[in-house]
Amino acid sequence: MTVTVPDITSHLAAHGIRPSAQRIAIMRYLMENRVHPTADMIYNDLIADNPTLSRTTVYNTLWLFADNHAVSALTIDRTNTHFDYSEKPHAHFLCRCCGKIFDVPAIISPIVQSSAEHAKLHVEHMDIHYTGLCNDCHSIRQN
Amino acid sequence: MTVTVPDITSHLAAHGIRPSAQRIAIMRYLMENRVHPTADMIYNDLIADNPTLSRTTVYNTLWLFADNHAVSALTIDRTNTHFDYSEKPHAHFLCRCCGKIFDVPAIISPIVQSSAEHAKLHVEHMDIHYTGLCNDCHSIRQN
DNA sequence: TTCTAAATTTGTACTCAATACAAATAAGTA
DNA sequence: TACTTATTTGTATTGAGTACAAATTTAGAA
Repeated sequence: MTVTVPDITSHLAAHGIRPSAQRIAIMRYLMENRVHPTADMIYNDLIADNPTLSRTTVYNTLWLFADNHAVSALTIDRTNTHFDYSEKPHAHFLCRCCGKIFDVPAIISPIVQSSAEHAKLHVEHMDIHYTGLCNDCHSIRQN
Repeated sequence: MTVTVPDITSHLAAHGIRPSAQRIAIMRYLMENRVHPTADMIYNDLIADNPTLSRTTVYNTLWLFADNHAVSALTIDRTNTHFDYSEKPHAHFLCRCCGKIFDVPAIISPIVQSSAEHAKLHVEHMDIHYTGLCNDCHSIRQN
């Protein structure tokens, strides 16, 4: 899947983020690789074509994106933050065996949200996380 | 809130965990302090009365509890794992300002779960995480 | 175009939650 | 008792993520 530079810069602009070579490269990576990568995965894949790229820039940029809601940061995995570019809201499934993260189409129930609002909590964001075994790992283990 | 030793040992036994002085102390802490503590908080509070307690024991014990579903491990906060003893399933709210975690009574919608099962994902556990501002932080910031 | 200030990136040093691991201790069993 | 297993401890280490100041790039004015 290929994304054009105008696609990227307009998405950045829509979230008030000015473009730069690094930001475009990182956002392109997120748009083209829907595998919920970590900062380190992104750094390691981009360093080949961007030899002066710094790890700090990758971290800074990802949090700039996340703070401006241009991507979302997933805390489903205890040891690494994963980043997710996606148009529609959805839930995530983490396989406890292989560690892969899968998207799950989600119809968010308003029941839970209203109970949070009832407790005077001002909800800005909601995440639904599943854990278990993906189909491949389940087949291997036969359990 | 005070919990008796038989309360603790029977809860451990119900999850196949043999009692020890350290395990009882840590489980007691979780039962009596429903503040979603981190391993470090537990260690720092228990070390006063248990001067030979080791950090490693706290980590090992908490994961022993979590692996046997005697408590649950929360990944809502990116930097620390929080632990939660609770009888009923519920969602969690993390305040992005003060960092406190609040319980939210949850009626889990079966709609989302079925979409995960449809994707042949074998769900074992589900978490609902909210982020936003708690009432106190919201009042201070007036936004 | 050139100058200047602001924004962005870079690299190094560092923090700190969490883990690995082997020695020490405690508990169960014959 | 002696022997075996389970548990705990302390030290050393890992590794994701951050702090920070220097270097570089960009934007806008003159």
